[in-house]
Amino acid sequence: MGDEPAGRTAPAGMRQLSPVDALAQLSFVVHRMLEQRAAEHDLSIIQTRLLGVLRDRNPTINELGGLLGLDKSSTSGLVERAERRGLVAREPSPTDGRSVLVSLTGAGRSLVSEASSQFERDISAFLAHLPQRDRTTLTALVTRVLVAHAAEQGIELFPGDR
Amino acid sequence: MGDEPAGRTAPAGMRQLSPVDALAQLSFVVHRMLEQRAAEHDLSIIQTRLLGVLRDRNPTINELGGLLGLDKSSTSGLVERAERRGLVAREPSPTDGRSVLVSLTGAGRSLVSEASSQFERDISAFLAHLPQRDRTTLTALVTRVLVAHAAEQGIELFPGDR
DNA sequence: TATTGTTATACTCTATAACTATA
DNA sequence: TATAGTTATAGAGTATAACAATA
Repeated sequence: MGDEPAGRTAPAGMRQLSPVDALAQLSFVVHRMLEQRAAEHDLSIIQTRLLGVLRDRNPTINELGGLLGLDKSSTSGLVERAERRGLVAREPSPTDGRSVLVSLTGAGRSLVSEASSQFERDISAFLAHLPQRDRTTLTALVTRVLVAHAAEQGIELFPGDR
Repeated sequence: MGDEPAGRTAPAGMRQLSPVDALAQLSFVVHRMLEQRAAEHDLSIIQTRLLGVLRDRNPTINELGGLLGLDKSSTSGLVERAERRGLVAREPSPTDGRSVLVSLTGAGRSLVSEASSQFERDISAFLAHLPQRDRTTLTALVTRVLVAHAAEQGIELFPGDR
């Protein structure tokens, strides 16, 4: 994971990261931004993802586990801790007596909205280091590689497409 | 965090992610690759980072905590669990009777080498979705934004520069 | 006195297994 | 019987605070 000679698009004298290092570093930087913003609201990454997922859904514990990639027991505990903080609510499913529906409370919705808008500002500020033209190019290239990767994995990158 | 109209660099008909979504998604994908490769070797992300940091250093517990962003007590426990698995070794510092030097064992070095070369192959395969020319452009743009961000934070992106 | 590291304690997060209630 | 959810248990990972040993 070392350095490499300067490439076409870099200003004279600037060193280049290897493609692997560039993506790995970028991933860490973005992940750390999210982590720090979440921490300011006393949220972990997984709690933030929980609230995020609930913004446009009222899933059962089981569905939530699927969305977050967690076992049902882990999901149960996660929801329990969020409920104790007043961020989410549980209610029995009207159609299946075994199921529980999870939803955001007003407090949970406020918290996730604030955290995510701050995170968006962080990313915008980070990208503001590039001129508009390069930013557009970067976004387009990243979109292309993500679309190709999602297609390979059989995942819908743009929900709502048929 | 929605979609946006297609941009300059996208093929006709392809939808665009917003810049924020593009970076966030990219970060998740890369992070998940690292997590899964690490898990195949029964390593967590933090254990993997520990081994990675030790590849070219024999730091004290304190220095290690600084490098990993952990409290000394957390670092002590992390090293203890890695030592129990035979991946790292502790030895008293010859120059300071209070300090402990941490180093990779042969087993630890093998493990981190294998995991990181697999991770590098994952990233390469991921980037292979783009033609060489675009890959170079992407890497250069990411390097530029990381360099600018690191400079702003007062961090050395290229260790060894003076 | 200050610093280094460990330990005690507490909490989050995770999984497996056993259990209850419902289908 | 099968499924949904909770609970008991175990372990990693984290921090704060108290401690021992060394500087």
